[in-house]
Amino acid sequence: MNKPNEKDVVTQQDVADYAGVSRAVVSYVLNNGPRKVSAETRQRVIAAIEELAYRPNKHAQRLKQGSAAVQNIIGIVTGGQSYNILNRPYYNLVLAGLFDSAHQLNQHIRFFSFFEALKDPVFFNKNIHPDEISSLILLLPKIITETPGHEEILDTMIERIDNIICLEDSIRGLPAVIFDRAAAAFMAVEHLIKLGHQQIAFLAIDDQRKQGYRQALLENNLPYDETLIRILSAVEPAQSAYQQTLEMLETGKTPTAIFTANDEAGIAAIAALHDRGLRVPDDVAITSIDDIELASMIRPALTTVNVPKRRMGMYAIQFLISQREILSPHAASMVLPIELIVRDSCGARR
Amino acid sequence: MNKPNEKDVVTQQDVADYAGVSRAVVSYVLNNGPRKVSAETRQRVIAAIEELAYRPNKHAQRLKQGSAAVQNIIGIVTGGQSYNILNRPYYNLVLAGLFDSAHQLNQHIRFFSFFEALKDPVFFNKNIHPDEISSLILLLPKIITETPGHEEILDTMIERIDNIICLEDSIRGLPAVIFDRAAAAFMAVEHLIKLGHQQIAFLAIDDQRKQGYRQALLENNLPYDETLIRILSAVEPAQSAYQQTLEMLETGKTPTAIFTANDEAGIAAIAALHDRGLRVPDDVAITSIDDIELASMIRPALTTVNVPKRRMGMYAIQFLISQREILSPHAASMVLPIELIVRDSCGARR
DNA sequence: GAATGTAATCAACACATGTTGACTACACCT
DNA sequence: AGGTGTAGTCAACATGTGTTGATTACATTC
Repeated sequence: MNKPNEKDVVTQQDVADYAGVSRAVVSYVLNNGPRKVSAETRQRVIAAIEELAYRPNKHAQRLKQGSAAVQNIIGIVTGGQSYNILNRPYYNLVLAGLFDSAHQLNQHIRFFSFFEALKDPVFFNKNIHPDEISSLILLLPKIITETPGHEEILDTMIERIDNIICLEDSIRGLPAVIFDRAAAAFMAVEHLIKLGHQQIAFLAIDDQRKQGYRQALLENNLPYDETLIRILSAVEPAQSAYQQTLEMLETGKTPTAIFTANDEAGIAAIAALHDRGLRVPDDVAITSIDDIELASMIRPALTTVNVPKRRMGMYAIQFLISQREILSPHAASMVLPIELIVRDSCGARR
Repeated sequence: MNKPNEKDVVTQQDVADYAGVSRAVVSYVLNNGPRKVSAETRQRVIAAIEELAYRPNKHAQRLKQGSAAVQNIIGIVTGGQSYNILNRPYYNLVLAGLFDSAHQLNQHIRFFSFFEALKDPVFFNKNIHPDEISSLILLLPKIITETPGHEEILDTMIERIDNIICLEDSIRGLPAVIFDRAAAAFMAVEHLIKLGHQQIAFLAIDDQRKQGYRQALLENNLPYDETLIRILSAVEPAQSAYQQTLEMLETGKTPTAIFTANDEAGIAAIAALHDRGLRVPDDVAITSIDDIELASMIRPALTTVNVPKRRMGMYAIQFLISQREILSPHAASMVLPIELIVRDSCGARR
């Protein structure tokens, strides 16, 4: 019945000694064990646990438990440093959704950089593994996933982790939580067309939005003019949109409207137009996609297609959890609804 | 020398059997063990490891290793759901810095919601613990840390985790990575004063910026007028800044300049002024703090005090790592340099 | 009163690993 | 040839836990 003074770690044995019982009994009490314990003894054991501030050794438990695999750690693979997209306002809200949903479902999130995994195979093999993470969210733009030399690492990830989902384009047919980029682009462009615009430039990032842009034009009997399209940097959309807009204006061929791939580009385009003395929407109309928080706060307020960013993050987590037990290799992707938000930059309110 | 067919988990024993040696030798090879192994035997063991795809059991290793404590998981405590600040553009970049630096130093990040810890003591006791995390970053605004009823949980955190740092205001004298908010406010306000403004309103969030605002006025022999100050919501600075600006204008007492606590509020204030027919900077000048990415993209471009957001995140991680071995309970805080960025919203360029 | 059953407890095993005392075989030196 | 040292290997122990076969004590039944 002696309290061992200043032992660094308290074990079940210590508790057993203190309570004057065998170690097994302590284990029974802790786990509502396979054997019964008399109420009196149980009380004594609990008191001893309290008194000694006993805390089960996590590793010993899991060792005994069998399987070293963890059950509640979700890995997120993003571009990392050289290609960091986490600081984009868009992913911003996606992340907030991921965090909140993970908290709620008692899941933990761990971040991985795709490029670091690529550079350091030892790290990759040790960490992107069922022993370390139970699920994986791939937050990788196509420009990364489709680069030659990047395929093998992706294959390995997919082979190793069963519970996996994409938050950008679907990779290798994996399920994804996405919105229809082509449809979003279609909505934004068609809106401009309905307002009478015929010369609609496009600051593009990806092919899908390009598809939507093209389809909207063709369905409305407008020509698809490649010279009106300019490609943006995905890493710095604002800076490159600003530059591209200036260059476009310098050609002298000023469009009556510009559709930009995201709000950051839209805001930058407005700035460029403003700096050249052109008014939005009077001289040039603007629409875009995303509906980031500041879209409604700039002047003119941005007409844009709202994407449920936060919900995308939340669904991604929920999707993973729900799919953990079920073995359906071809689970369907989840396409979230989008909505055109008409504000001032398109000129519809005039 | 038989390859056991279809065993679920491969152990050192399996490798030893396969290679025709004892298990100890396998352990020696894996850890460059305390005993030497002949080159030939080593080769055979390595081949067996490869062949059987052996992977050490993490939990057994750590159990043997002693101490259940982890060494490379950094917990970040934020407000969470009802008080989520992770989706603010400011914290956005701080986070990016945290991630990048953590990756580089082979550390992992785990997020905790302060309110969830508050609600669920069982979860709190199990997870905010040296067995689960090695370090802690407190990303909690004063409004949370100073709320009655929140003290105990903070005390427990601080008591349990040795390696701890604040990324907002310092709590209980803990080291913090911060910038001088008062100094930043002072710079922004003094700039307006030097441009001749005498009626400078203030959309405020915290006391420190208020201090800087007050000091700038007093040092320049201007009256400190409480009626020019309005308090913003820290959760939705843009929306509340927009509202407060409109209300301010409705009183008829229009200031010649407004200093806003952060860029989001600044952008919203410009919007409100614009919507009431006032021009920035001609009718009302604006300065603020943060220098978020879009600050330079709106028109007029925002004059603001740049805060090294990304570096704050990076330093926080580096600070933790460097302090891990050293037992200095009163480590100094780290105050990062700030810089006034003059653009168009203040009118200095006219 | 003897046999049977049951509740409560304990000693011992198993989990996969890292380390140490002991043992063997062989090279080297005198 | 005999003694000494060492490289290489193995059996055995230890880590802290969950579980099971065995044991004890006691109540119940015939």
